[in-house]
Amino acid sequence: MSDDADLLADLTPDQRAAVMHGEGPLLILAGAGSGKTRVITRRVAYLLRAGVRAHNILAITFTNKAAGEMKNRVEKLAPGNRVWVSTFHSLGARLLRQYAERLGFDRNFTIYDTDDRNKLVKDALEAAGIDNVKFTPERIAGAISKAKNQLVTPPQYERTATDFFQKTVAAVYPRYEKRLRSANAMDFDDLLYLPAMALKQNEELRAELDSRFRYIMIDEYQDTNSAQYQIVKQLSINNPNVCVVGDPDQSIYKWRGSDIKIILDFERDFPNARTITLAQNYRSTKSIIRAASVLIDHNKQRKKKDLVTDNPQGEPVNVITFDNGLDEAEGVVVRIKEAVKAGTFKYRDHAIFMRINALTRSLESAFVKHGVPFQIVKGLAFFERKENRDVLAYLRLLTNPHDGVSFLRVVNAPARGIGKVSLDKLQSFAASQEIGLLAAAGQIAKITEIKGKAATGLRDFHRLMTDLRSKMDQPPHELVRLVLDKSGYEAMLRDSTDEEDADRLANVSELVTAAKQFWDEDNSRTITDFLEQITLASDTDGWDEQADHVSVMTLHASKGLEFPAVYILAVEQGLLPHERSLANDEEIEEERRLCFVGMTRAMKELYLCHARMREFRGQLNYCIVSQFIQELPRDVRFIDPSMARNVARTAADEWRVKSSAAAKDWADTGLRPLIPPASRKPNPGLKPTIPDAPDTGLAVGVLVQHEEFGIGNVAEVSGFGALRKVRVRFAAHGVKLFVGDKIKLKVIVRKKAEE
DNA sequence: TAACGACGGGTTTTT
DNA sequence: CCCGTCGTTA
Repeated sequence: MSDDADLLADLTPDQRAAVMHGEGPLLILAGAGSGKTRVITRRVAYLLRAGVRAHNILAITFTNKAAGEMKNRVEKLAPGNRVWVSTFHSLGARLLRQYAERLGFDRNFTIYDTDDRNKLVKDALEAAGIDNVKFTPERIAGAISKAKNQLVTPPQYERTATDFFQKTVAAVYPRYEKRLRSANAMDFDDLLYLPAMALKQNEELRAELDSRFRYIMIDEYQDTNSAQYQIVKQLSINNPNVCVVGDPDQSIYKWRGSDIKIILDFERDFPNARTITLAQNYRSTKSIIRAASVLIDHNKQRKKKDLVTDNPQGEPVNVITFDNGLDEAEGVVVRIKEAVKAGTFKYRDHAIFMRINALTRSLESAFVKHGVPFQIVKGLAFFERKENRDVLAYLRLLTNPHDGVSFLRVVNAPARGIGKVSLDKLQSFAASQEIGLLAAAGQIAKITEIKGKAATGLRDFHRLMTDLRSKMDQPPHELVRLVLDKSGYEAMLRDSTDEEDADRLANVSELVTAAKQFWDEDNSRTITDFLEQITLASDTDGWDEQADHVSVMTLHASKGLEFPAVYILAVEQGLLPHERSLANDEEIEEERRLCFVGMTRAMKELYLCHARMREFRGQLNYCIVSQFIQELPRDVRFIDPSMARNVARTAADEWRVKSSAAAKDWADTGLRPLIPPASRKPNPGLKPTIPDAPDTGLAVGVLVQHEEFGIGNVAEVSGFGALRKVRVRFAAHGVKLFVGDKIKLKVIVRKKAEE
């Protein structure tokens, strides 16, 4: 045991118990900042040193980046051991490829992202002649995704579908699946759904993998969904050595199908489970822990849990009020710059979080203006660019000739004289022959309806792809080069007079570099691996934590990270909590957890910012401070850098007073005294005009129509703008509550003119 | 078939 | 405000 001293010496008794736990299920309830990553890593190393073969250990992390880090740490603690560490999705992809023959799949399948998926649903919708319905492909795709995450098959879905929307989905779901299979493609959900189904239905395979993965470790278990849970469960029947780590207070992916009940039910699901709670926080100051704890305690659906720390008290948590969104961006950047100048922190010690990506724009210009280095953590953005997606589509079509979505994307890029009409004809030919689009293009001579330029174009395209396919043994970056060159895509960009095309050219060249780097890291990796990594990459995967810059990201992306100083922007009602969650208590609680996650990333300093006005969608809106700020303990420090020039404040207060009772509640924030409107001087220089409540025609007794729920009777109306609440009684769906100013209710019978 | 203009519509969070 | 989609025209 003494040679394990380095693994155990610096751990607390609870952590040590978790690391040394032998066989049997183990639940680690790990509060924020309680060192859970360290515990998992040490546990893996401990098992290895105890003689467990690396081959028998599986560790699941939430992002690929986290997986890579864990691999490195394990390698340091127990050199020479190659433990399988990956995300659920990567695991699924790997299993599906590895067991492709046994499961009846082609191992070269393409992984479709959300965009591709939506296109395919749209196709299926049109082919089925259901395109006259007003449900968007996105919405239907979302419903299918949800079904798959709960392991609901198309027939099962059809059996339980009741309303019109569900019946529509039930009609599309099997057709969509058929299209996916014939394109030899998997969507994100398939990577969980198919392995889960295979494990349930194929006992031989299940037993084989169960004994192979004798020890399983899962991080962020509070955010697993049913499909993921089934995978874990099936792999832990003969060898129930499953160790899950999570924190119910940090569950923030319910909207994506994750189910907090899975972690809460762990002890019941896995008999004889041991539970270890890690409540000691090693990350943050007492002030930060207190503020976060008081906030999260407002959640009703919660097992009370105290987070404690021996760290110093630290500075109070700050709430900063800005005049507007631009001031906020500017103010935060300047503060960071000053902290660096004063030597308190480096740039890389700072992070800025926000609820929605759209808020990064104003920050970007503030950073540039003040010469402050920053990185917006959104790794996918580069590969999401049109030009890069085009080039990647060529590569996907090369690895998988059945991939129809990719075919349609590139067949006429650059232009080859192939228009929609010809493609429609090609598609019906392909369907009648039950072959892929590329194969159909190869038989262009047989399709008499297509002639002239289009026929030549398709023939050329097919030749191009055949030619490129013969070069598939080249390393990934060479193949990208060849695609750029032979397809004429690069030439098209080079010869263009459009300035933007110069950028695009640079981007596709950058793609070659990315492929080269990928191959240099490990030159056994193929183009398929490259494409898979890109599709399954998470936002944080591209984040460079070494470089000295301020990190900017969404609250969701901040999970699992920590920074000495954290700023959370736009802590305003409607943004955090987001307006889409306002109608539902459960969703508000998830928003509160999201806020909690953001706050607990901070080690030393925490700033919650909000503005009085914010430009959104080209329009200036007044904002109301978030209820979460109201819920903080009273010893937080309020900062108002704009007290001197009160233009916005006056206008905002006036607006609040003028608007409804609900808004007035929010106006009385206690952050500063409200000046009675009468005692104020008129302010002629004021830019934004104070809006009157728009007449929506919504009033008690009015008949309205909703696209999903049908016709209903308005029972109650209150509030204004984003805070408006409308309660409607529907004939078929009972009473529904709508919140916000984007309610999809059409007034069909107005109230009789006022007498 | 391609290029151009008008239009409407939509923006939470992500593997 | 920006995007993509749709419809018209050359």
